Amino acid sequence: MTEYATTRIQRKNQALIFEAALDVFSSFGFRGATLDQIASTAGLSKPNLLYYYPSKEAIHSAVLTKLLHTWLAPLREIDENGDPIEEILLYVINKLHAARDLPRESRLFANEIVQGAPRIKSILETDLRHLVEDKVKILSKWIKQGRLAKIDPYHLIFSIWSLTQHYADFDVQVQAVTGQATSFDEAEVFLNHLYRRMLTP
Amino acid sequence: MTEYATTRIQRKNQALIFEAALDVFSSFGFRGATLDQIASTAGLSKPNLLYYYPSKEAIHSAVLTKLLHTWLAPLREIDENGDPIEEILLYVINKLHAARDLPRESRLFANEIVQGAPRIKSILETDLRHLVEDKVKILSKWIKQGRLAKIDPYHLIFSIWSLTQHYADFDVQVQAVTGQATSFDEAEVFLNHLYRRMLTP
DNA sequence: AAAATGTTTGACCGTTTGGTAAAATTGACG
DNA sequence: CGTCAATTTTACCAAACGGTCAAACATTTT
Repeated sequence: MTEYATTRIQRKNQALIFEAALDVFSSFGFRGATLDQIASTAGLSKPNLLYYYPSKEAIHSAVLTKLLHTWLAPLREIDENGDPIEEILLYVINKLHAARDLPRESRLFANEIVQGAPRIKSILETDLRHLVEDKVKILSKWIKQGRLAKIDPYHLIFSIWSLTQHYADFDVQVQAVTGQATSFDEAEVFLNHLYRRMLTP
Repeated sequence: MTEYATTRIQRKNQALIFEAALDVFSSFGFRGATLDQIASTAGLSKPNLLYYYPSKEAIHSAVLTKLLHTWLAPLREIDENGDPIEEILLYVINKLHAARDLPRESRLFANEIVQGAPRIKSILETDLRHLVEDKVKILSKWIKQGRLAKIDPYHLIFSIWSLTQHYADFDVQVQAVTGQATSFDEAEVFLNHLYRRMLTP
């Protein structure tokens, strides 16, 4: 494996490993996942896995950092020049669809954060914090302009994370209680009602 | 250790083990926790731990089942004869205070559920489901009577779990983003606004 | 105080786990 | 085809893990 070139085989296997690692880490958390599990999910042998990544930590870290960007994309899209309530609702719906379509990603972060985020705390304190600060400024401006109800913008963002990711992270519980597959359509109607009511000045 | 009697020493050590197990399991999840960790947190040796409980599974199960009752208590208190919005808000605030005062319990369940609830799924599908069904009936009645906005009662309950437990389960993230210790007072103001707005018919 | 019961410990065991070394195999390319 | 680099496998290791056992120690009971 030379320093810069990536061969056809490397690309194929790195993609296999990435998928497998996402599967296993999101299901069992870092400590609950084993290299053997990831290897067999990827259809590789364990030493072959470690030919591509130096350690379990390295695989986890690679998956986590690569997905963080995707995961935060919807928040970035909140547009200062749009209509406040519609912008926020678009974000809510985007996040809800992400919970529906990317539940592994959601659970990957949930597992990490619920255990104190030992491996991404520093990113949360810098990148995520700055991004949120940016958006909080926009929200605060909208509130000051009287275009949004007077609420705490930080808690508004937390509420969106919490309400949407709940449907991915605690899906088993939702299904156990309702006795049915989670209805994201119902959830969408509910969240639409909730945020329109809450945010209207 | 005879079948029925519990000695002074047994009571003391079982309490120590319970506290230690709650600490360790809630921090690291089932697989992330080790018997050595629990033993040393409890100030006992590992074989001594296993003198009181036959296995790691048994300790985890004991803690989980003992706390489930406590954890669901606030939901039971929703009273058919009270004022709808005040009853729901009381539940919200009780749950928020539980997240503040019992974060270990919250994270214990979060860890379990995010990984598919392998050890309590059956309880969720029976006990929890029945309890929720009961309360959903009350909520539905209130809605039919026009005393509550027309919302999906299941999703209302999910939203309360999600919004309150978020402050315990994802506390590191909240602190990383705000740069401060989590303010449960701010959260209370926020949730109060949210639910009054949303629930008013 | 002796006997019986309850509690604790140190030494140990088999398995699983993350990771390594070196040989064997495969693929790229002139 | 032959050569060199890239890839894969086999066999292995040390540490960590859940758990056992019998002996030692403490406590209660008679």
